[in-house]
Amino acid sequence: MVRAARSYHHGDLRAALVEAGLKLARTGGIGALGVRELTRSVGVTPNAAYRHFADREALVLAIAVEAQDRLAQTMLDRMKAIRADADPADRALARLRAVGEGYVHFAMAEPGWFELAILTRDEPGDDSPQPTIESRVAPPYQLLVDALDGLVEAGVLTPAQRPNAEVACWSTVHGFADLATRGPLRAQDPPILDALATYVVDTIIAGVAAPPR
Amino acid sequence: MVRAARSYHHGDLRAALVEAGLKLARTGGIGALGVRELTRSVGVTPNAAYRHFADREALVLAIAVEAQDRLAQTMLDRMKAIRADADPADRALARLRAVGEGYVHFAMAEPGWFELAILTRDEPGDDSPQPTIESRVAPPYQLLVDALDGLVEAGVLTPAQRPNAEVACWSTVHGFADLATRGPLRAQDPPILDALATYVVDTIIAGVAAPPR
DNA sequence: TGTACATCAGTGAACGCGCGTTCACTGATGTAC
DNA sequence: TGTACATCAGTGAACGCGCGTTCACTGATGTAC
Repeated sequence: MVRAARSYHHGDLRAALVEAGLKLARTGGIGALGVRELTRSVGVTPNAAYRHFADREALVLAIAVEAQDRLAQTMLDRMKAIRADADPADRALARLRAVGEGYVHFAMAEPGWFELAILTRDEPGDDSPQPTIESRVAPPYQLLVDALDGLVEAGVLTPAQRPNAEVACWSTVHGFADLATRGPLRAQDPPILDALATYVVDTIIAGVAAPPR
Repeated sequence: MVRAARSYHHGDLRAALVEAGLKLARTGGIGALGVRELTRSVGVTPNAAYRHFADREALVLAIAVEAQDRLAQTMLDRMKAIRADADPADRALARLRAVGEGYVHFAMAEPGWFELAILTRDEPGDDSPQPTIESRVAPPYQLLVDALDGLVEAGVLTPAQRPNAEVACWSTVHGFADLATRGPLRAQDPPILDALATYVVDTIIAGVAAPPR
């Protein structure tokens, strides 16, 4: 890699651009991911990027996939703290909480990456109902689905309560994340936001598990 | 106004710009509100706008205030359909539902205006905790607060359940609105979205009213 | 093992674009006497 | 009622900017014989 760094050829420009993109997006969000800014930060001519990506959108998307994986990893990390000897219902609930709080805390800790992670492609002809970037199922979404399925298995949720539960949960954490990072709550102190995050996640879980009216 | 339309002086350019802004934003969102595009659509030179607004931000903000009022009006319209002879608890619940469903339906029916209505000023030195545009309390937010207070009055919520309830409700409807308009749900059919909207609003209300754990 | 050559990954310069904003100006309006 | 003049609300032209993208190119790499 030492050789690559010096040589006329970069070595792995594609990976370097993605890496630089994560660094830039961390501070400046998607807006910081210009072709020129990106290539500049890698020390390469703007058009060199077009060797590896069709256009700016493709480049941003590649970086977004990375950010999305980090969001999922944050959720998984939170799950590791769950005690294996707790009873199944509590563990299933803890996993769902890990997903929700992971989402919200990732957004607050890394708003730039979060903006990327929730990027949705804006094609006019997009008819896929799945939450996708480049037509993959988003790992964070998959974790949410799994956690909810786990709640049914553990008997916390009846099968009748299961349908659409992901939409309710996702809406709540997503909305809170947006309010807390870009919206009116963004000026609040972190400790207050943490407390609100916990409350909000608990509240939607209570709603999903509430007896049907 | 006929005279004004013909004359060198416009008549009321400020109002005309705001009106044109609503029209443009309805289709194109905030992105459609360029100084040039706006003045072009009114038939005036770009710099004429600077007679009435300090800069582009001030112009966009003036239009955003209008959009925000329309959102509040949508909520109020929904409240009008509530039967006055229902029992107080049901009426209070119906008012909260009107706020939540009004928010979500406004977003889906007028995504461009919605984008404006939820605009938050990005000043570095902003330390106001209130949801504001130009430091006014947003009317839609006020309606939410009032509806929740009404639930306590009607005995549906205990005073202990009241604090932070607006954050939970707001997060949920806001998140759903974002998923449904700009996010992965945006490709879904309207009837499905309507059903989901109802479910989601009912779920967060159930969560807020759930017995403490 | 050495050389010729095709392929690949970069360079350098330029393109057209539309943006927000500023300048010095001029035509229209309305008010004081 | 008529006129002089200050004020106001527009015009026209231009500014600098940074963007994504394309062009023809050249230096480096690696493979076939």
